[in-house]
Amino acid sequence: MYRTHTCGELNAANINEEVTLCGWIQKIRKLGGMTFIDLRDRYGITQLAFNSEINPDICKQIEPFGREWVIRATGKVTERYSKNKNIPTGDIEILVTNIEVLNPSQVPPFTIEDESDGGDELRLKYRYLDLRRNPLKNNLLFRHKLSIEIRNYMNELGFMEIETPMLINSTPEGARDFVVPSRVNPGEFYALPQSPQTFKQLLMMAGYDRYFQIVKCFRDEDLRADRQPEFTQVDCEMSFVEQEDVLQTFEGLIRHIFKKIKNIDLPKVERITWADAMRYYGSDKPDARFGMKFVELNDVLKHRDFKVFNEAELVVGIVAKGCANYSRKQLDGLTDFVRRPQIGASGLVHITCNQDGTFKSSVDKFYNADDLKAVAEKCGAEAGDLILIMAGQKLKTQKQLCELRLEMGNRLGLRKAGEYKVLWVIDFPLLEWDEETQRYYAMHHPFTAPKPEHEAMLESNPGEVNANAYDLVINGNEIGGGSIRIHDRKLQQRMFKVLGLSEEETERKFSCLLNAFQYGCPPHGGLAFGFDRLCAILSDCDSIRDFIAFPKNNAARDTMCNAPSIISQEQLDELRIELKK
RNA sequence: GGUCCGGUAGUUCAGUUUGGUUAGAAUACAUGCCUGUCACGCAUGGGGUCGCGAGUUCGAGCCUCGUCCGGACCGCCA
Repeated sequence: MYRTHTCGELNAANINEEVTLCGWIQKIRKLGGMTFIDLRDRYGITQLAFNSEINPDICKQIEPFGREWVIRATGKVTERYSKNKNIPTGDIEILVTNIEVLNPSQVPPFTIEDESDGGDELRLKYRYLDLRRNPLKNNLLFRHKLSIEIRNYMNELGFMEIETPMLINSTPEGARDFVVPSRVNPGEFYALPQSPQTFKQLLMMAGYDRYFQIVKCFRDEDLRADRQPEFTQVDCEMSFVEQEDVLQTFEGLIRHIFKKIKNIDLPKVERITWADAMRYYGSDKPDARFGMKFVELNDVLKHRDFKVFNEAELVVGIVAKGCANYSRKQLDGLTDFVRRPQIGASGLVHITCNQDGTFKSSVDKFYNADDLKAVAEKCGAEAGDLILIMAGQKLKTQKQLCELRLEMGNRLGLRKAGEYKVLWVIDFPLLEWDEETQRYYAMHHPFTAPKPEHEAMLESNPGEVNANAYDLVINGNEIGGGSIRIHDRKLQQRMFKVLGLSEEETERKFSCLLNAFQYGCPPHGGLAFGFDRLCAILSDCDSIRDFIAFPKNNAARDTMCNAPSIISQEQLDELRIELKK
């Protein structure tokens, strides 16, 4: 046998056994006559012991050994003189009688330890070394377990995992497509899927009424800590369902995951309409771990001479509990925070609710004590609280106050790690007006069905049409989203028309789906979860990179493999591609 | 496309405010000592194009401009 055990499994029960272990040298400790080597593999660390009196030849042999050498060691399991309570194998060590170098190693560019000394850039370049470290190993193990639990649950409910193609037709309605040139069809291109959307709908038409797939998706957009150009979705679709069926099914999946992975019994997932989410949190993905809900103040603050409020579409505030003692400097700091270009507010009004029942505000010039009292009452603010108010154009102000709310949540320690608040955000608008291109875009995607009662005003009042679309939000992160789909050819054609697509365009991009609608399409709907994000959020991490074995950097590069890269003239010629000078 | 932050030893950083002798620390690495370590200890040593280019200056790691690279964010992400 090449090896008899792994480095994580031996304990006092194995004492006196003759074993052979393989692994990487984590650490060598030389103490004169005694030498200890920590031998590491995926499963743990086992200490190898060498005694120069008992076995001088082997001590001589291991003298040149260094970190990360791969070795095979044979010896007897013995009880340690001094035990290490910190590791499972800490009661024993191997008194080595034979050792073999399987491969030496250069000194690695950073330390392979739980707390590495290497920076992000370097560790990405040597990802295969970084992956040897426990934190990343545990992340990948976590990801593996999560995928197994998802597959188990979906399988139990009769969902079939079916693979869909990676080389498909380009339909850049949403994100930009990654394109792949076709050699066999010169001048033509495939696209990599942004999601298997049309294919899963076609599977519904084919009669596979419960489908899922853990699948790579591709979007050629700029990266973030929680966005990679290639990422993984848990993609699902069901036939003969309405919204409630989908919500129930996948609420079940989420509860199963929390129970199995985190041992948390999740309470019933609360639902909030998109309109309320915007109204109370200024966001369609609210972090509901804490309150601090928005209070609209138009009616109590627009009756005096203060132009900023009077001209604003929305005057809205939040209450920061117990923050009345904020210093001038802290308040200025908050004003600076909302004035940063990323947020872009022009200012921030505060009202301090003093302990003695009086009020102090940054707009005392315009409002008397009764006015401020009315505001405090409306907000439910008490003595000792601080009211923060912003005003301006509705959507913009909501977004800005949302940022401030999250910031205050951070400062007050209200966004606790290990605490999870899961929400369904429902009743999304079907369409979203874009000023720049002067047209409507589908808020979810163009296959989303309008609510039946709103269908009639699709053309007459498109902005007011709501959809049977829903997002799953955990702690302010959009983890999943889906909808009931259009399954009627005429309605789909109307939808494309509202989106401003010409008949020619519709035909070129979506003829396959439209044709299929004519051959017996069942009502259907589904959703997709961001698998990488789910891994990160369940581990209280911000970055999905730590859960992807080989991620891209900020500039969408793989610095380890040096991708993307230029290709040879021969390759270009074969593809009939000429590069612009 | 934009905003902000960073780039100094193998690595992580300090030094830049106020330009001035031989650019420091920790860690890693090497050598020696050490028989119970497990963050081993002690001693010694090697290791630098201060990202790159130009400018200002008697003099630039430090100031100015440009450029490249990395990170966070805005736009973007149906």
